Amino acid sequence: MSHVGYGCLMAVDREHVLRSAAALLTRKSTATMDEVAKAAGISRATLHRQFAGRDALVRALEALGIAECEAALDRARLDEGPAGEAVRRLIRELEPATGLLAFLYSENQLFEGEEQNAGWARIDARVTAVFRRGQDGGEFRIDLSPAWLTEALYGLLAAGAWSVLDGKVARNDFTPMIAELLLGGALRREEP
Amino acid sequence: MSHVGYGCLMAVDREHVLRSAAALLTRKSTATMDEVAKAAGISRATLHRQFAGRDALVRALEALGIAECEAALDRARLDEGPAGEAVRRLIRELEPATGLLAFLYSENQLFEGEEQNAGWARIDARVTAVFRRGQDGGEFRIDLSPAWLTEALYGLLAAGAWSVLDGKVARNDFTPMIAELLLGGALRREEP
DNA sequence: CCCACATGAGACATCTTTGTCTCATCCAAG
DNA sequence: CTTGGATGAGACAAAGATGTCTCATGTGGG
Repeated sequence: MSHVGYGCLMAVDREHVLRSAAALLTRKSTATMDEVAKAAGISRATLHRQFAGRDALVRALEALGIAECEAALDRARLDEGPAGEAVRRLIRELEPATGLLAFLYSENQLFEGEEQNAGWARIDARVTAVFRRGQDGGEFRIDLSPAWLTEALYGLLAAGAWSVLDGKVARNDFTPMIAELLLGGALRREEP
Repeated sequence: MSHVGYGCLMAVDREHVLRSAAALLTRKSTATMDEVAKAAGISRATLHRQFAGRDALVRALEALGIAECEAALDRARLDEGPAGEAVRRLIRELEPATGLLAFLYSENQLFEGEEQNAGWARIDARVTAVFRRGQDGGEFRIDLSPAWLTEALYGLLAAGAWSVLDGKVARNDFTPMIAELLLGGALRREEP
């Protein structure tokens, strides 16, 4: 039945195109629609049939990024166990999506004061909540606001993603180096 | 004498234009040459007389950013005293330039693998050196590479600059919140 | 006063990207 | 085999940004 085939093919193709676009735009955020199409192995016409324009493509990527963030948040079970371990789990679960997230992170900087997507607000709230939980439980220091800890996490994720892309650090170190720095800082701890 | 007036006026105008462009591009990295000119209070023709094109303007901004970084590095006297205090001084001295630096930081992500400016390499080396010094002196932990600590500092500076621009955190908190997070991390320390 | 020179305003061509369109091709279902 | 639908290739105009040009203006120094 053409309907079934149509729906399925569109779905997988759309997924593949989005993945390719994310991978390309992560490296070259100013890539043209033509380059995006070539990277996905399709023609510009087909790309334009699936995404009405560049805006639509970016918005679809944003939706994908939000979905992956929320999935990672679910998997990380932020409300279980020590907050520090929860943050560690979150970073680990977020890792496969950090390329896309780094692109969206820098992209959103130029949406001046426009409409703040409700999806990001929800994600912000969930991330902020785990930092607040850690503070309330006496696990995290209270002189750094949860809002700043959240922004710092985003910044470190982007910095880590770009460092890996540039080959400045090993991909395997991604999760621990972000978690260790965010939680423990650079200063050496006195071992008891 | 026209030569003196010419030279002096060009200098201050150039400085003013660069500052305005930096302030604008920090908020809207895709601003047009026309917008940059308007922001500086000059016409597009005059802007184009001072900077051959957009590339030249961005390169001039990069040179300005590099110069400010090196000046901040000089003022911070990274090789004096405890490395942690040196990093704190560096963040404080860098603070006025972080808007420009955040713009250049995200801008450089799309210079794919192009020529790495020698200026940034020198700055990287100096920043990396202070982290290495801290490790050698037993002050910093050694399981986080100096290269990663350097990249993390850049990421936190950019995240802090954008957070201040978005009004998510107070400008006065900029230096301490970055320094405290980078050095001490989010975990609460056991007070002796 | 006069003049050199920087400036502002705007016209203009060019380039790139985008969005839309047409048409030939291919493939898979019927 | 036939045919509907998706695709690729390419032409096309529109829009935006850029780079270049000319000309009028204003100002400061001689």
